[in-house]
Amino acid sequence: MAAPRGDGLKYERVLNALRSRIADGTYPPGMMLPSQSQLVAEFDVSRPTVIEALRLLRQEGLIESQTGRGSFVRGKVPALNLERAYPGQRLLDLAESESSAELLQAGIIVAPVRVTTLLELPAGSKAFLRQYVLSDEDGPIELVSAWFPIDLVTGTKLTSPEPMDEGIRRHLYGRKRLRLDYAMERTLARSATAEEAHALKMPAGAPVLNLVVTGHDADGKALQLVDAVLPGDRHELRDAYPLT
Amino acid sequence: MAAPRGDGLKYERVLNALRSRIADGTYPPGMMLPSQSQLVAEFDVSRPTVIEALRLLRQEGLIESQTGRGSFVRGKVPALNLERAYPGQRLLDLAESESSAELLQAGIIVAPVRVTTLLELPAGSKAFLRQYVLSDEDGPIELVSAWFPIDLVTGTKLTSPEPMDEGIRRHLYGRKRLRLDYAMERTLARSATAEEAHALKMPAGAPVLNLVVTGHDADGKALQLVDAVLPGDRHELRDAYPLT
DNA sequence: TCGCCCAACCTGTCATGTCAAGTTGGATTG
DNA sequence: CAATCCAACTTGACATGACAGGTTGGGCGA
Repeated sequence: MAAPRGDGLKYERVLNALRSRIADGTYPPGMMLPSQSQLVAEFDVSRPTVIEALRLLRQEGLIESQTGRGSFVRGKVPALNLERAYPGQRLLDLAESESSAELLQAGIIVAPVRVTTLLELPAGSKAFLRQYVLSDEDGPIELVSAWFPIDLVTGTKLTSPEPMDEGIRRHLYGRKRLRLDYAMERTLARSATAEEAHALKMPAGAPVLNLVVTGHDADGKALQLVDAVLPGDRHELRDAYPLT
Repeated sequence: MAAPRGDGLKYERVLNALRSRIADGTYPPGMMLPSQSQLVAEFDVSRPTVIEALRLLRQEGLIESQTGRGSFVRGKVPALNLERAYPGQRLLDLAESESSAELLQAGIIVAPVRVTTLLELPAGSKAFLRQYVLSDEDGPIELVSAWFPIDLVTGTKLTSPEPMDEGIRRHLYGRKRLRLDYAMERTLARSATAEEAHALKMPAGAPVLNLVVTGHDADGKALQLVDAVLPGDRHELRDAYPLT
């Protein structure tokens, strides 16, 4: 069921109302929430609907519940601005036509050792490369190389020199019923190669962030590799998480 | 309702059976689970009971479900290669005496702009710095600078030139009842400064990964900043996560 | 005044049933 | 061969109802 955002679903309406009351101090820490029966009456919904809203509040750490006793607001409200970063997923999902991508090349060439290793291809073998530059108003900001085993791209639009109008991941699913399950990222700092420096209009040897991401299916097989080169002076990766 | 352990509740019986089948390979990664209707028939329970068991499997990351499509076993879970990285937490928790740390300096000095900005101190003000180098058998691998507002370290062992025998976070809680709630990380690539190059025994200007981490309390206040400089040719940050 | 009992409340679990919306694959048509 | 349609499947959401077990506080008796 495709739900509208926010309050589309009844349990979300209850959830958001309770969240707001906790956040604004209407329900201060330690206070018992209205009982499930009271919430049923107040929101004119069924008890399982209220139970689902309360379960999500517990999951968010905002309240705690105890059979026979009630639900209570917890002492500390987690910082709402915590957001983990998924730069690899962003690369795997990039839709070229929705970005500033300028395609540099698309074709089958002998892949570097790192690519064949990570894609579990024989050393020295060829792979399919789709390479482009992303830019902003100040110039090139990212050089992206997407690598695939050759058999994976036959019958897809990836072989075309036209910009992709949808994300690669979505395209691979639509044409080949291939599903990526997880991503593995590797981040390192090194000097730009001459070719990279040229493509990114930066001094040769300048430091770059290099993100190498592999997209894997549920069996662990690497289906796709994306290599992003980011000028060091124009990029900073951000991440945030609760401490345990 | 106080439930017996394990299989006392009906949804737990379903949950544990499905967990076992996933763990022993009966349901390998990528395989679609029996539908909810099929599980209802197999376990002779109601559909909401099956739904609860599946919800818990999703919460554990073992399966993924999609309306209209089915529930599927996820790739290699739990696996070491599917583990999110917390390099900032590692830095905030570093116990010097349990690592290869060689303390370079500990004292109050005028802090760089970036430090005062992130610690919300007046520009040009002093802060407490504790700086050391980590090494392996091949030489220095990491230069770590831990910065604190001065009032935060008074009355702690941080002011001592002796190695800390416990993590800084634990120490701050023990002495000052200060609790770090979350971390924010910033990762960038740049060239090593002359000082850093010297401390890390690397060529001046060589590329480095620079991790800047702030530890915040529950109110969002930055209590501590750790700046780690990692030679680019000796470090690669790893991360992995399910794709959504 | 204290201890016990019990009613009244609470949350958790489970069932049956219905409706909504998404996905898939086969059939059909152009 | 590609596009469209639709039946049959799937999961998600919501309702009503019932029962189990925990907690609490008031009333009563010793």
